[in-house]
Amino acid sequence: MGSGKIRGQLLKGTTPLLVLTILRNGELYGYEIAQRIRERSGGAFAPSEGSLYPALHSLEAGGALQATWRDSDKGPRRRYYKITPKGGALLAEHEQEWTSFATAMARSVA
Amino acid sequence: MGSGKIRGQLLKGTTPLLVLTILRNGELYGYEIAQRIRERSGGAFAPSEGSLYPALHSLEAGGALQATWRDSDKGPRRRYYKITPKGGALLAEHEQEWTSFATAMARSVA
DNA sequence: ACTATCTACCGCGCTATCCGAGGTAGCAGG
DNA sequence: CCTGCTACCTCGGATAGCGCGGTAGATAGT
Repeated sequence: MGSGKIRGQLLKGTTPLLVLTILRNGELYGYEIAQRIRERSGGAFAPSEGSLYPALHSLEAGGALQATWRDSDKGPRRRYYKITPKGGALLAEHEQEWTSFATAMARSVA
Repeated sequence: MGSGKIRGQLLKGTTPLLVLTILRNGELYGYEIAQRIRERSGGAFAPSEGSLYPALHSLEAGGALQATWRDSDKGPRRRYYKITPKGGALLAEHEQEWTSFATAMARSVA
């Protein structure tokens, strides 16, 4: 409650970076992407479905991700996402953007 | 232009932290706050008036800042802002929030 | 006197994105 | 049969930054 308000705003714009980073190591499906982000951040980031799925669709529509449906033997079908060359370039851009942003913040808040 | 889109989102939620940090060293008026933020960030952050003034009003309304009008001998009147004890607490909260956020990002993007 | 420029404040409408809540399914265990 | 986990999706509300326009005082140039 109390602290969540600030965080919610800081999170804005980070989802594509987190998603593309996770997908750098291989193909994954949506639900799994959420889990990996949660694990990797030590529980700090847990993008809700209401923000993750739209982000995936947006990245796919922009040509950064390529997706395919595949059946699972133990549950609903899954949509697997793979990073494209264009997505690689976008990831690089996001990484640079984040780095310079974090650097400027460190300088400003010091 | 090219990179501005991502940045605009990353900036969300950082204005109160930047403002409170700048005001930690003393009383300043709005226009000056903008300049200081610009200088201190090396030009990386230049909050527009459309976001700075509402942020100041919001902080004042929340009791984090105390403001007074004062005339200037060389231009329009100025509204000076001073940080309150409550603002100090809010600053601490924002700092902590930012630190844990930046740490989690570093871990996630590494 | 007129005009431009800098200072200094404010509000409005647009947009992006996050979240919570709700909905649709498949499959497994009690 | 019903609960719960997996797995996808969408919609409405809220937040906050930005561009743009507006008001106004003071100064300097032509």
